[in-house]
Amino acid sequence: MKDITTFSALSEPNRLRIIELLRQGPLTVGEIAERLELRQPQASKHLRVLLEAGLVEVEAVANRRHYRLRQEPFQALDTWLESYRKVWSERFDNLDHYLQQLQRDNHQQDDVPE
Amino acid sequence: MKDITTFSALSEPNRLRIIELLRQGPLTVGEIAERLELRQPQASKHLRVLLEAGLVEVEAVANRRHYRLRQEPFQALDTWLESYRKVWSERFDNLDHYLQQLQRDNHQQDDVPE
DNA sequence: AATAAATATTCCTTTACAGGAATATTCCCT
DNA sequence: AGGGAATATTCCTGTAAAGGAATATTTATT
Repeated sequence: MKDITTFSALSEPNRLRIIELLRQGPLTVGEIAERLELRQPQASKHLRVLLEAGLVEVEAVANRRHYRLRQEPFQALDTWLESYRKVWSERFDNLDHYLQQLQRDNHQQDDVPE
Repeated sequence: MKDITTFSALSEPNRLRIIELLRQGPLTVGEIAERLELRQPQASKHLRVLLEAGLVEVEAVANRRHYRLRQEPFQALDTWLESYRKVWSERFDNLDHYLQQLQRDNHQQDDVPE
């Protein structure tokens, strides 16, 4: 099995869309494919990657498979971010802060994760 | 300019290492290359990607270039995670919760983002 | 001005991976 | 048992991207 990280799984646009869709609740492969306008095989393939990354889990119900988000990787991400929050708060009253602020103002590449 | 997302930038192992290294403070290209045992060109290339992703910023000091973390993308990630925290809390007292718990126990792929 | 140090860029090769189309698999239904 | 629906898998192809080696660029130094 390959080495799929949370980041690499979420780096694919359609997979990110799947994750955001599943935020509203569990869905079937067909439903996911339909709502995101993906072909069924691609939906299955992306879900496989998300599954191996541990981002989702499956529940087999007869013919269908219900995919839902798993909580753990998001918590892990949150924990990881924690260490960065500390960084900023520690540096806040640093001497560099003023310079950092100036520097930051010349940078207008404000992109969101999605 | 291409479409580099926070996730795609962090999906590359060495880039993630760079980010975690910079958590301790600004560093020079040479210092980064040395500490992570990367060749200088690769370090430069990765830093370019991180720069375009808006994850880092540069300060030119004579011959050297000091790279440091930018705060914004991490805040954005945090905001994004916020919506997922809500999901879990909303579903906590749901009827599905018990089943979800059972299901989750059969899943032991606990991997952290890094 | 010439040289050296630090960094960026280019070119090349290899590999990973996404999408398309077709096919296999699994499970229900009658 | 046979057919059909839902899903997974395979094969193929094109493309993006990472690493290596070499080279260009910028700035300091003497």
